[in-house]
Amino acid sequence: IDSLHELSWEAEPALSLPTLVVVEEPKDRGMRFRYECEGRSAGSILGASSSESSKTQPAIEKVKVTVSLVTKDIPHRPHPHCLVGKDCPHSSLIKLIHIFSFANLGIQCVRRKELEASLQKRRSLNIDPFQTDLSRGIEDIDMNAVRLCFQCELEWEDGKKDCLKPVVSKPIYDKKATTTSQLKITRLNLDRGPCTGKTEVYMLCDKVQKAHPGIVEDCTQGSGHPALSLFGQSLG
DNA sequence: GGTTCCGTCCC
DNA sequence: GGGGACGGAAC
Repeated sequence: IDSLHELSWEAEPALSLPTLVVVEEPKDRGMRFRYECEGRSAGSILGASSSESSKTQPAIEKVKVTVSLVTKDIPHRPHPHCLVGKDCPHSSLIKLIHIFSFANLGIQCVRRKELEASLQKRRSLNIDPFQTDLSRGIEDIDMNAVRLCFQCELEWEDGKKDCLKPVVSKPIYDKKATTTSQLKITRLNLDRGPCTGKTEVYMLCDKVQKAHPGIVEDCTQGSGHPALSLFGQSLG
């Protein structure tokens, strides 16, 4: 991830431990989750405010950080999909002391048949940031959305260790899935018309979600009522 | 039996 | 590395 996740060293009064703060969220859309069978890297998740000219990196100091995927909804359970990248031998990434960046991470989705096995593997790595029940079913896990979860272990001068509370990013959605992808206008015959109405506007869209009627509100009339009703058509 | 989704292939 | 195509599975 080319996003900046930084440690805040302001101590919590009771614990006198630093807290983890996500200062740059991952870009939530625009990346397609990739299957392992595609035999390629899964790309690099950009930071939400990343631009062509400036790419940010996570900044971490004197800590051991584990990054893994968890479910979008609370409680954040381990997600069967895997984090992949150069530094990711497993479905999660463990960074040791003095490593600063989390570049080139992608999300590799797991086949339906292999979901259980994937979670079993995560269990064997002992990664369950929020101590949820790993044996629970996978029926209610959204396969088109994940969050990054950052865990941090501090090692003090005297060798003692402390675990910080894990933090999660905002959700990251699969670009390929119709349910989570952004509505895309593929054709539009007009982009304006008189406020007296009666102008027919045709709009063809890709990635139309079933759950949404595809209504665009015309704010110029101030009523808040939909002024245009558009029929979406999936071109797929 | 039609439609949507999944997993894979390939440009 | 982004994204379309497509066959078969699932709904």
